[in-house]
Amino acid sequence: MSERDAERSVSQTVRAQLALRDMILSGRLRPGERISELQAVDVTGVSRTPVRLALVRLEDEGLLQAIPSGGFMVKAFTERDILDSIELRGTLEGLAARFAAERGVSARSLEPLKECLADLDQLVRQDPISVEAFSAYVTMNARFHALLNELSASAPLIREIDRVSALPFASPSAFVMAQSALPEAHQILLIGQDHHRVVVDAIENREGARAEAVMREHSRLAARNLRLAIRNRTHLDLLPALALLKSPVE
Amino acid sequence: MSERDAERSVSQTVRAQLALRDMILSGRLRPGERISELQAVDVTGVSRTPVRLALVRLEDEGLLQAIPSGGFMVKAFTERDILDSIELRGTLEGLAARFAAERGVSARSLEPLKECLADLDQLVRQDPISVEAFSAYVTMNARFHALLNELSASAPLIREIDRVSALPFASPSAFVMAQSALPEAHQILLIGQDHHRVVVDAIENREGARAEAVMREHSRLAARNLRLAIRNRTHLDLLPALALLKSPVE
DNA sequence: GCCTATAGTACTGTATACACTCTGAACTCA
DNA sequence: TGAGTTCAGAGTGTATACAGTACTATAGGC
Repeated sequence: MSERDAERSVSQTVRAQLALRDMILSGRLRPGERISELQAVDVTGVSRTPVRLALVRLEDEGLLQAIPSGGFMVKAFTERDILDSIELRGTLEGLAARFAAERGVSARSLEPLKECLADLDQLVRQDPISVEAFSAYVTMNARFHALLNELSASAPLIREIDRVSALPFASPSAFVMAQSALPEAHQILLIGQDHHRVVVDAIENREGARAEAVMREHSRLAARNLRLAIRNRTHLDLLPALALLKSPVE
Repeated sequence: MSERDAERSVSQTVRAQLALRDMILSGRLRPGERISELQAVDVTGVSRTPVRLALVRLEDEGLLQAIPSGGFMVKAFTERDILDSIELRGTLEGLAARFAAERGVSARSLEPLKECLADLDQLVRQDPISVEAFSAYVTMNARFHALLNELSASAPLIREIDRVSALPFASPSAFVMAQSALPEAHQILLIGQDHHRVVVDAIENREGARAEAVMREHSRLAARNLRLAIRNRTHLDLLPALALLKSPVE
């Protein structure tokens, strides 16, 4: 499919949504700033109808906030909001792991997860870890978490996890790239990978409480990375999510 | 404000949303059935633009499902989906209670909760409990849960709890009315009220794990009520949420 | 000098028209 | 008889025009 076909096949609504999301995350639209529909029309080049739908979608994605008198503004988050969102994701992923462990999963459905685990092992084994390896880790890590959540076999739960993870600072890989600049990088990656290994083991042995606890703890690595990155002021440009902070750190 | 003014002050979008939601929950639109925009225009009496917005809102409320080729259909739920949604709500409310307990709340902010607790006590003390008392209990119970969640002081968490509770079968009061027809009614109510008492006590004493555990268990009363109501086939008309079940129980 | 009222402007809410796509059925050809 | 193709219909995606409302700035009065 050519690029022009691809452009044509995507609806105007989606195009507007992507453009606006990008503007928000890149910080071109500041937290608290109102987004006028006409302004959005100018920026995206599509008409008001799809722009409106895009704004509604971004609202329930959590990036925008409805103004009582009408219209939308860019949502502002506190550091606490971000940490809570991470804890929230950890809690939900913990529930997913517990469901998988308690209800039991077939050896067959555990296979892709174990393969993913092995791939991650290979990446983590490098020392020092190249930037490309970090990038590959982000992809693989997302895959691991997705597979894990699916093992819960619970559509409502998966739906909520996806929703929470859609926030740019709450996804499992949100701070991995920022972490790449830290001296503790390798160690943190090894710990995270051990969590992965433990949760698979717990699910296999139907240890629900253990599976849940380790996934909760796993998410707290992200919180730790966030704090380290902010404190060290390292590679803040790798963290577009921080553009949403009420009082910017830079 | 007169009724006509009230009708005028509500936007067409909201009116369409209410009308469509009512049709879904009352079972006039069956699970899996496609909702055409023009059909919705006929039913609601508003034009396509607000109808579309209403459909999008109902989709992310979880009542509708997008069809890949365009448009929406009524979502179908399994009994497992419903039970998982209840467990999900319990987990989130548990997290809220833990946050409140660990972070500490002022005696002042605990007051409204204790008043609510006392009001509920008075309702539960009756034996037998009148239908009016059951109805009052539903209102008071919703208030108690709302106050409790607010104590977490976590906007992202409250947002998700509200979202999950918006599903008609996942709200804290979803099955209370159905329960009113059961012989075990009074006993279940007493147990639930004891949970309320325990969680307040746990928060006051900053016992995070205890607060979390009791709220999780609390939600399982709803699951128990659901199973009882379905098994006994009692007052299924009081449970509009069951219209969303894939294979209806009646 | 400050507060209030009014007019203008900008923006959202809604309706509708048009274009394109997808689906289903009927007809034709092998 | 079956499969493929074409045509009709319905339905969604998009653009735009119009109406109503909220905000702002300016001018006048206290």
